[in-house]
This record gives sequence, C-alpha cells and structure tokens, in this order.
Amino acid sequence: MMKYKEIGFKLTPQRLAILDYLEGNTAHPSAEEIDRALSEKFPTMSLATVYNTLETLRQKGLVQELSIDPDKKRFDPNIRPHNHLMCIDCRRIIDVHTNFDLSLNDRDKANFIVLGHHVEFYGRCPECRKAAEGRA
Amino acid sequence: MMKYKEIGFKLTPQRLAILDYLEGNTAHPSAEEIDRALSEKFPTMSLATVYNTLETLRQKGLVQELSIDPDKKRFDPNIRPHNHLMCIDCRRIIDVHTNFDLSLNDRDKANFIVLGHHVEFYGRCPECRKAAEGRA
DNA sequence: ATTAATGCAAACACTTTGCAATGGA
DNA sequence: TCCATTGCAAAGTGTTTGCATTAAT
Repeated sequence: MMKYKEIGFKLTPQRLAILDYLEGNTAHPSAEEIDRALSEKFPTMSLATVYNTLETLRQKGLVQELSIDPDKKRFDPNIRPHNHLMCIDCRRIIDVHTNFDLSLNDRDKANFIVLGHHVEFYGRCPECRKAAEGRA
Repeated sequence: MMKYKEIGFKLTPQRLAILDYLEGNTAHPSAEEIDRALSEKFPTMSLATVYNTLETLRQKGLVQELSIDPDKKRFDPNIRPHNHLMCIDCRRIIDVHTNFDLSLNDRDKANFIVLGHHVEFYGRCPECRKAAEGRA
C-alpha cells in the first residue's frame, strides 16, 4: 500500500498496526471495526487514535473516506478511482473494478470545476438475498 | 410533488409544511435545515417531528435520502433516479440531469442483485472556486 | 531535547426513542 | 372516540477535541 518511510509522520506501533490492517483490505471497514480488530493486540488503543490516524492518512491521500454508508464513514486503502457495490441489507461493500468514464455537459457542470466522480451501485448480496427469500 | 390525499397518513400542519417546503426544492436540505426554515412559521415544531416525517416519507417512497454528504443525511423530494454534483468546500449539492446507463458485468456483480446506482460527482462550485483563488 | 502522538474523558453533532398530551380522522 | 402524531427530553451513535503523559525522531 505504501512505503512507510516516505510517509513523513511518526511511525508508532498503533499506526503501524492500522496501516497493516488496512493494507490490501477490501472490506471497507469503519473506524470502529478497525479499532475492534486491533484491540486484541493493542488492548489499550483508543478509538480516538484510530480516528486521528485515519484523518491523517486521508489528508496525506493514503486512504479514501467513503460516504456510501449513511450511518458511518467507511475507509478504503485503495486510493485509485474505483466504484462500489453495497448490499442495502447488511451494508457490505465490495469493489467494482469496471471503470466508467463519465463526464458532464456544460449545463450539468453549472460552472463547477469537476474533480472526480464515484459510482455507487446498491443491491442485495447473495446471503441477504437468501435470507429475504426465507422470509417471503 | 405528490397528491396529499393519496398519501395515507394524517395530514398535520407540520407535515403539510414539510411537504410544502420540500415540493420542488432542489437544495437537498438536511433535517436541520428544514427545521430551521420552518421554525419561523412553526416555532414549536420539534426537530424530532422533522426526522420522523422524513422517515415516514422515505418509507412511502416520497423522498430520497442521500448519503453523499458524509456528515449528515440530505433529503431530496425528487425520487426519480438522477445524479448529483457536490462542492467539496461548501457541500452544496446540485442535480445532474444527464442519465448514465451503467451496468455491471458478472464478475463485478458477484452474485448481488443490483437494484440501482447513483453517480456522485464532486468538485468546486463557482463561489468556492473564487474564494480558493483569493486565498492562493 | 523536541515535538508529535497517545489514551482517556468530555464534548459535539446527528439521529432516534419513550412517553404523556394533543388533535386529525 | 380512537389512534397516530406531536413536542419535549433523554438516550443513542458516530466523531472530534482538550490535555496531561508518553514516546518517536
């Protein structure tokens, strides 16, 4: 994911653990999930540290903050532009690898400078689909 | 936006005011903005009522809840599928009228049932652009 | 030695909920 | 009249911040 040396911030064990946890992680975890996962090895680590580290990483462009989940921020170590598909039942988010080259016409642009875009697909994952069928 | 009669829920003055405020509104207001806007005419109206009404309307499919703003839910009376462009500085959200017909290949679908999608463009609005230039 | 990061707790922002009182149907 | 809705307050989440202590550089 990144060369730790070049990051330019203090490499604490906590940060290292967060970076390691995030490396290659495609689960789009929330801050609390990261905290929970690491609390076994770092029982004293504070959730505030997780938030602070994530914010620092975001500022340095090393993680992406996703707003696809209306209830909490989700974090993605994959900073390349890509899209997501979320299950509306269990809120699982998976990556969409297809690239969509979308651009706005002048009317839609409304004199904004357009910096990027993100496509959010939503649907129902196989597990939740089965569960829904069971209920029906 | 809707025929009040057919809604099938009690038409209180508060709900009527919220419906009126939302009708044709393209500002994508948050619950608090709606509350603030209506508090002049309904000084006693509770923010909880706004939230409750919005949730009821959402369940009935009369408003859309947007998650594009990571800090708060934004509401859109336009329930037709459409896309949005948000200013990353002032969080203004405007509608994008262009339709993008996007579909996922089987690999990306990962056995999900895909129900829809939403494209979020982000950029800088003319006002914030000027402000940013002033600072530079 | 310096200075930034940590952990804790408190504060904050947004949203939901319990409940008695109210008022549409 | 009846039952859903209101207003208020309290509680519930998710997130940020102040500050003394700790530890990376």
